[in-house]
Amino acid sequence: MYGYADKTFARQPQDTVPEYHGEEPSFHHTVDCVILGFHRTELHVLLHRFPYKPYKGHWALLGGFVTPEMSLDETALQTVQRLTGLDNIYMEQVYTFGEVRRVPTERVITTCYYALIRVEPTLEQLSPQYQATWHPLSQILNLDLVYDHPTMLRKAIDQLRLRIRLQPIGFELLPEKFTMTELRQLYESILDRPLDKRNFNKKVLAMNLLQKLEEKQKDTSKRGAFYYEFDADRYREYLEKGFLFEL
Amino acid sequence: MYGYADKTFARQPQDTVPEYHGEEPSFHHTVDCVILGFHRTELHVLLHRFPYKPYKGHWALLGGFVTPEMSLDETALQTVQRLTGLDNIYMEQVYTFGEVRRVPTERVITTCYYALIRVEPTLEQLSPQYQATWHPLSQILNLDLVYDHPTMLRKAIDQLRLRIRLQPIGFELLPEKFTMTELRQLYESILDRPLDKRNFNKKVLAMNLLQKLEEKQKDTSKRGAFYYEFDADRYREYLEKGFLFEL
DNA sequence: ACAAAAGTGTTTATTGTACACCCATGC
DNA sequence: GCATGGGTGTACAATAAACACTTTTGT
Repeated sequence: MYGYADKTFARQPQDTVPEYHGEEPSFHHTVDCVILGFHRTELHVLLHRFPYKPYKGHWALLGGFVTPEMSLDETALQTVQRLTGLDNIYMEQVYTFGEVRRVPTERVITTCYYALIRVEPTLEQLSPQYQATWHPLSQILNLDLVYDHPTMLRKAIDQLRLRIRLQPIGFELLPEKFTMTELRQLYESILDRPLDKRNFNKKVLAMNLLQKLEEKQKDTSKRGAFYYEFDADRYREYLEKGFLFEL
Repeated sequence: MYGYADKTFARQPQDTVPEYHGEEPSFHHTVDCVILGFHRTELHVLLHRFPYKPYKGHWALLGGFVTPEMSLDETALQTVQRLTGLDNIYMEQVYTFGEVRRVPTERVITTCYYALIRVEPTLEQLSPQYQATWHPLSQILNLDLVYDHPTMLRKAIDQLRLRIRLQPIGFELLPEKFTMTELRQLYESILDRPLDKRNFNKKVLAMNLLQKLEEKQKDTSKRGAFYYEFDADRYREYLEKGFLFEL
């Protein structure tokens, strides 16, 4: 029934070593990245046109093969770097997809990551060879993504939704200086529900992790809105004292 | 620097298909299982004696190789089944470990799962070939586990700690009939902090998901404690109405 | 002068937390 | 009759939620 079912590496104790697994089957392993950016009140995903039949031209997450000298994390980072040119990307592993026929043409095991990046500085610098463009999250369902990429995307967003409430990772999606309105809209977009302006500001500012700047943003209103900065050092201090970020 | 860095499957559009990845490197992939059981007020992990040098005799999580005809989930299930003889095991994927040198002797990518099982019915039935025994979670740190198994264990517990508060999975660790004291001790053990008896009962019972039975448990006290059952059907009903389990 | 977004506090409802005594029973 | 764990309610504190008007300034 299961050809290899009994070949657990724990099964038959023996003393011979190394390379004792040379006979075991092996698999192609790829990393697919849900690259997320926040643009004009909405969360966007960076997708590219899949270049291979039978899905040529369909939208897909960007991925890359794992190689012998790279870890999964490194592979993920490099995949995003190759496309965006960015260094210092915040990434997190989401899940590993290992169904036998998830890619019809062959067996591939794929680990999904999400990346949080700032859209603006990269908008014009995307490596043109990928034909990659940003898509608002709300319109992804119409796109007919490749393979199980819809499932990956869903899982990534679900995980982000949990994480963003307990860790200050939302700031990875905003420019260094941001307004309270931008921050709130970011959370509204990810949590997919409206948040009360006053309650939100109260809660965020009470954590005492934002530095209010003198400078005002004047793009979106005549009056202008104060910029704030996230104080990562202070966050680390607080962490050691047992502080818990929570929104 | 990176030998295969440019071989993203998204990189060079081309029309030839299938088997277009035949040239890519491939990897052994294993699944390691954090098998958890609740026994006498404490959470326990099922470990076995690692049979290979240079870690022969050390304690380790039980694992198994992925094979071409099995998904990751199936591999995990079967690994636990082989040891415990149990069917219908609740398992959940935790994380995939892909560091290049995490296993010194060769490159292996390993996906970690946790399994929640009921200890009692299996205590005497464990397949003897594995030399597996239960270890209280509180004493694991002294054991010098193999490879990165301590990291896996930590991640599994962390994930369980989050999940158990938002999903009714704790019941997988208890017999069908259990007392409120057992349930509370289970949560105390997993969350690693004492919980107020009255507040806990109030909150649990308010969800209206437990069926109180006539029968009493008389093992641990002279007075006896009422048994309860988790009502999975009612939980599914409530779920559809947007109900959220939370403890 | 008006349109458009920014800023600002108070009240109420909900939820969490702390806490102590009597009960039933087997020995 | 006493030791052991089971069962039960209330008061207070903390947190979350609801809610509307004034300010600034560019046009």
